[in-house]
Amino acid sequence: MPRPSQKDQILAAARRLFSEKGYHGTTIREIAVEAGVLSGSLYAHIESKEDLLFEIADEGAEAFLLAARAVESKWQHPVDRLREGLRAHIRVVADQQESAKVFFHEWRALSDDRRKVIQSKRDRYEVHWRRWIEEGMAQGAVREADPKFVRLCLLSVANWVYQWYRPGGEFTPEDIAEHFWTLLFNGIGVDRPAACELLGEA
Amino acid sequence: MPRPSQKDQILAAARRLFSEKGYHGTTIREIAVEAGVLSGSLYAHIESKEDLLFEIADEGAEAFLLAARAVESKWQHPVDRLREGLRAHIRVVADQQESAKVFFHEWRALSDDRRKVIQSKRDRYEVHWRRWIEEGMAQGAVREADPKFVRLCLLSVANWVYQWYRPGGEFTPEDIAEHFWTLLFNGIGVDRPAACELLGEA
DNA sequence: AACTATAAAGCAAGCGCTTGCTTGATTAAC
DNA sequence: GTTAATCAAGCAAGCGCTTGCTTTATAGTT
Repeated sequence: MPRPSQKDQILAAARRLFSEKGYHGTTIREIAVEAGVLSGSLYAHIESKEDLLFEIADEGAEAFLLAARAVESKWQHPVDRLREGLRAHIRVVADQQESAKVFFHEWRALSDDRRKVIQSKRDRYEVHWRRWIEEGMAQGAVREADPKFVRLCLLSVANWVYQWYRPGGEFTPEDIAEHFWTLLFNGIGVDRPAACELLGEA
Repeated sequence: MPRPSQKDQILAAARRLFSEKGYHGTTIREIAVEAGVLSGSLYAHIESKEDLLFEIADEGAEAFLLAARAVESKWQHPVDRLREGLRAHIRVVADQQESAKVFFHEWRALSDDRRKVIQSKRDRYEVHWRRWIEEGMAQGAVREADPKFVRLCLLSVANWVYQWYRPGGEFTPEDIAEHFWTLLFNGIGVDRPAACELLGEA
């Protein structure tokens, strides 16, 4: 295996620093130190600081899109797609936490053109979810409700993972996905109305 | 009603700009323009740029704490507290979107001491939710599950509202809270097992 | 194996500009 | 007549990025 190219090391440094301190809070000189070169030398590999931001935000966008396509081709039933979509989403957030963080937060710092590129990938990702949810409702497997709120329920929970997840902690991404799916699909309320309990006992 | 003091106008300018472009992405000169003075004149009212950040992040923290205390004193049953807590939380995020955004995002830019102040208020807020959830479980009204994930479910959904809510849009904060509560409490899955449907028809 | 040609990569220095903040004089309010 | 607020001007430091030059790695020729 070839050792990582210098460009990769610079990207890794920027990824870490942007995700930790934000784009505007990170200087070219800090990235250079973390990559082990002088700041001027960065420009043999990149064109601008914003280039780095775009590349990292795009990594995030692509990771989510890739995950959605994989789920869609592997599973057919809408409920399977929602469950596995949630799992895949959480896996991206947890395993590519830095890129995901930059994707969620720092795209505002991009120039208009590049922001549009990221925005359009975000939109395409949402379309997958909208489709899964509407198919689930059509089949009677998902509660009849405003699909927008169903989507927001699932994605809010999955997105927020980047705020608290720490690698090597108590829970793996799989654990997290399972816990959330159980709660989101069945609700945080008690299992079933009292009448149903009676039925079970009868 | 007295017109807003100059300090208030400076705070309002900083609140808007910090929430839109981030702390590091906002300059003292921009705040001054928005407040209608020259940048030097700001320093008759503030001690430093970071003072502004702290004050705004603290507004957010206090708004959430205040809301939780109000819910706790007005409602006794855990499920009521959870439902009304969700509603109150979403109201804060929507009505004080700028402070909430700064509270969620920009506290990283604070000095250690001040970050700890904000962090401890965040912790105190979480204690309310943890208590409500555990009481709900003890009473058999909330599904037996890891309380941490129940809390994260509710708060993730409510927090993420700041990412998409636009004042004057299709939904009021009350609408949003109601939609989410229905979905979170009952689940996004179909209403009930088939056996219960039969019972209903009997 | 030794020498040279070429290009990639790194360095020290510093460019023009912006940053947060300070200063000393001036104005306005009571 | 005192005090607080505002101004124009500017400070030191740091910003993203460029420059001119040197080092290092690779390839081809002998």
